[in-house]
Amino acid sequence: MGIFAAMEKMPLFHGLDREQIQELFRHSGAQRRTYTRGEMVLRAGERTSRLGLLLSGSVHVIREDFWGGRTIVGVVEAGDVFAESFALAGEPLEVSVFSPGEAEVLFLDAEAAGVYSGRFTVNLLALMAGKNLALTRKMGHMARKTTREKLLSYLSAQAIRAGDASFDIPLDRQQLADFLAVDRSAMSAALGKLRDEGILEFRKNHFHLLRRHPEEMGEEELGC
Amino acid sequence: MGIFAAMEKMPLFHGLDREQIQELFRHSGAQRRTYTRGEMVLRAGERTSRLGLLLSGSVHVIREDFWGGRTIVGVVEAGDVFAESFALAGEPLEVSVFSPGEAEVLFLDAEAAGVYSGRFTVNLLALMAGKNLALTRKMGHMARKTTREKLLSYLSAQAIRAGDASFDIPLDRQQLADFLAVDRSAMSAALGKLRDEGILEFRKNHFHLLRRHPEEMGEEELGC
DNA sequence: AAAAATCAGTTGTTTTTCCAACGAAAGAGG
DNA sequence: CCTCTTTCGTTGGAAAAACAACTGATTTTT
Repeated sequence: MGIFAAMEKMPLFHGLDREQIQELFRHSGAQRRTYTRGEMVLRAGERTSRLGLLLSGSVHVIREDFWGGRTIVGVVEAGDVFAESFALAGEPLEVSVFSPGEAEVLFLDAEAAGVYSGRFTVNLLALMAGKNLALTRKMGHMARKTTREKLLSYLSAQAIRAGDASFDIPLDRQQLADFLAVDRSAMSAALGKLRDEGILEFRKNHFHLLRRHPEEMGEEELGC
Repeated sequence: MGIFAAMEKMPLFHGLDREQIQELFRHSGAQRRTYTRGEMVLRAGERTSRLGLLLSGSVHVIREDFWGGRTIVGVVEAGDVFAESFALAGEPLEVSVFSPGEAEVLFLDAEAAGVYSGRFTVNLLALMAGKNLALTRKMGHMARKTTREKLLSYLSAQAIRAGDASFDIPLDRQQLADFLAVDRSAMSAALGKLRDEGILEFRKNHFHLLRRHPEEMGEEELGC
């Protein structure tokens, strides 16, 4: 039973020892299942009150549109939680979860687990809060209309986070383009232009924002 | 003390009676404060372990970029909760909260409150899960590159939600354009084109998706 | 009922992005 | 040292979006 050792390190079980985790499982209808290549873990439209915890392997979260087209909206790695928002909001699943290979999933009822461990609930809250923040941040960047503005929004946020006009970013160009949902080459051009205009310096993943040009960003007036 | 009547109806306090709410406040360091026109409720960079519950009035959530430009990222109405993600994730605030008029805010420590009422925590989880879902859905639409694809993504999701190819949407054109972060007139043109191509029918806020043209959407292959 | 305001569609122009292809630079491995 | 590969910047043409301005229709106000 090596899985408990791994679990103690998962954010979801922070502060809980092996004993408490086992106790939790016993009382919260925890269920373990393995999946093989091509199996569906959860289907869109179903309702579930249990969240999924991926113990090993990886699964894909996919969304199907009105005409049957499929898109991968996320890849879940070992240790990650999935379907928790649907379970907790009590909404039917809007995505399906698909196992492209071998995978091992633990399902557990959040509410029941919470009753047995306040700590678990707090961990879950923190986890969801983190996801929420990431989504909100990304949204702030993506909501801008031009590639240039998306870049400035992203880089500005990174600078503020770093507390320094000089900072590194954890994404290469292609990943950044994907993250902002823009074309890589267009983004590259926009970066070059920003550099030419003296707003920005960069080399590889290191960026430096310059303090000039305060009139650059879209400063929406706050109607007092 | 008419505020308790209103609170009993807030999602955050569902299932709790007046007694329990008062009990909760007594033990969770609840603090009430009023703000006047122009006051800052919370400042970016601060840390807080308490979430804000707006009792009356409205406040603006604003984000400041590297150069000092400000953008309104959200308007909080009475009954809404704010700053909860930062409080629960333990991250410093990335936004400021500003009171454009009279407002009354109740601050409360989620963790402490949770200890006194498991129900409160479950409500909070449901609330955050709902926000999360809304964000994820919106992201799915905004991540598409063209206005046409954003529209199809949004409308497809609405049709699936309604369980019917015929459905109403709760937004007018300008609101929809803002929601998808596109230009209204360009969106209008895209809608017209979709209608001409027989993919879509609509009148006012009523839409009808047609089953043909399965090759329309961006069907990304799932590399099984 | 008339006037005003709001909303949605259209058009024309400018700007920006997308796409595909190319080439230079940097890195990995033999 | 050389080749193979990946990454990144650049370019040019086609497509799309942004923007501004206008019209007609509908709704609200007076």
